[in-house]
Amino acid sequence: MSRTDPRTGSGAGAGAGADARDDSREASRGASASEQGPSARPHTGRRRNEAAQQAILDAALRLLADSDGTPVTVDAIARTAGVGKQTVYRWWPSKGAVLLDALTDRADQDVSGPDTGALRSDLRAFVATTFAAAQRGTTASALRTVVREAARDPHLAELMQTFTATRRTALRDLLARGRERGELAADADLDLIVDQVYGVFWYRFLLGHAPLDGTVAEHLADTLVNANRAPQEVGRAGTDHRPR
Amino acid sequence: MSRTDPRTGSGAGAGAGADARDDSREASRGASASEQGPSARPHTGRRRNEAAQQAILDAALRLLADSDGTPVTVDAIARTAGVGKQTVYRWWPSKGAVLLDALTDRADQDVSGPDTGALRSDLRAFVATTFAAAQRGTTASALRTVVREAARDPHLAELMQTFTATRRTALRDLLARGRERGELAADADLDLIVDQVYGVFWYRFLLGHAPLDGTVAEHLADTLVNANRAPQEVGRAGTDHRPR
DNA sequence: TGCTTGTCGAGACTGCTAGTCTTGTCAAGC
DNA sequence: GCTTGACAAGACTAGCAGTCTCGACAAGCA
Repeated sequence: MSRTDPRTGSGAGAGAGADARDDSREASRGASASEQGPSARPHTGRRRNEAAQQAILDAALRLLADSDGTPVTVDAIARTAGVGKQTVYRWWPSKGAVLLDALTDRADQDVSGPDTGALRSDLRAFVATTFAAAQRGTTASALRTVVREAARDPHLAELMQTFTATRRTALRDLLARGRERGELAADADLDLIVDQVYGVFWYRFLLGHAPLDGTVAEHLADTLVNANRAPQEVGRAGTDHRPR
Repeated sequence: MSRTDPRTGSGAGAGAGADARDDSREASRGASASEQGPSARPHTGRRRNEAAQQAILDAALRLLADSDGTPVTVDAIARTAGVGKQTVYRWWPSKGAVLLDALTDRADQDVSGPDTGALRSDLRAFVATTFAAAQRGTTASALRTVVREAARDPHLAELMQTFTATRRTALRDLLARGRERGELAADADLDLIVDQVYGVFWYRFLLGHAPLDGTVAEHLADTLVNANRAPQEVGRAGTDHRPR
């Protein structure tokens, strides 16, 4: 998450999209109050309003979902949330951070892939799930807007790096399990396979020139398995699922 | 190109990146002067300064090359070109159009792939050339800036659609030739192969998390050929170039 | 109870940029 | 010489991110 840590002014961590709702922020605040050096004072003054934070996230998500491309302004977020603009910037360092938080807050936290014990079905399911997520209208338009914002907001671009890296790792782990079972060649380039999946995904998602449906997902997964399977697997009965 | 057609105010055509230097704009202007209805008047007044147009493109390209991400402003382009801002908008409908023109003006006009008669080497060369183009510093930073601008300029986004479509078609033709020669399965999904190439390219180019060098190009090309080759090709001596 | 501290909503303000409009000048045809 | 339209220069408008200010308010502390 990228919410601003009270009293320190720094982000709470780099795990955007991975530790979304654990609110470790609260824990770290408590710790800092009791364990910091002698210069630390106990907290005084009015407390931050958690409801305001949630209202901002809700407003951002609603605007993201409704926007479909049109940029979402901080003014609009604040107005929709019934909150001052400064309050937004008290919790998050930039608009992009709010948007990404709003997106990942509601997204599936568990980005780890399925583990059925068979690479082909695992990969098919993973790719299909990824593609399907982008078909949901609200997610799609939110994702599109965040990417658009990331193009000119270096801070958000950095958060997106983490966002994508988390997902790449999940897919890579899935592939590594398959390789360990001998379903992929020992020298298969897992990173390239991962990037073929996400490359096709983003390329089609952002350009919109070709479908991203279940058929394509299945076809892509099968092609990748066929191209990288271990030599002893080649020609084995039932392993050559060349798609129609 | 997207330069504004004098006297009509509309773009000269949709073939961005394909018909860059043919200046069909001049031809169409001559035609309109002689063939339009009775309401048309012959041109009077000062002529447009072609040198200014070229100076704008040169300035835009120079700024794009130097920018590496930082947005290029219209003011800067006009100032660098020693030209009024209005002159920029007299030739092009938006900033993005100028940038894309500047990029494609100098780019290789011939986007058609090699044709050596063998799919594997054709594809290797095509992918390697594509990847290499993005390694050249000036092209890379220009491309990055244009993509960044396209993210928020709908007009430029449309031009980018044409830009990418032209390149997809070139690669697809290359693959289709290979399929006709029987090097790819008759039911291979050429569009998916194309998108795997450009997907990996853009994904790695924009995120920058993994290399885009000759080794990757070769590996990717070989993987794609292996995954989609015709059944009779499978196992044929010398056809299984599984990369290291 | 009153003081201090820090958050709150509201909104003014700064700085940046795309795109338009204005002005006075200049070149080309009639 | 007159008309027309391109030209450089730059003022202007509109939109938005992010900062700053203000008076109100809530919480801890003495």
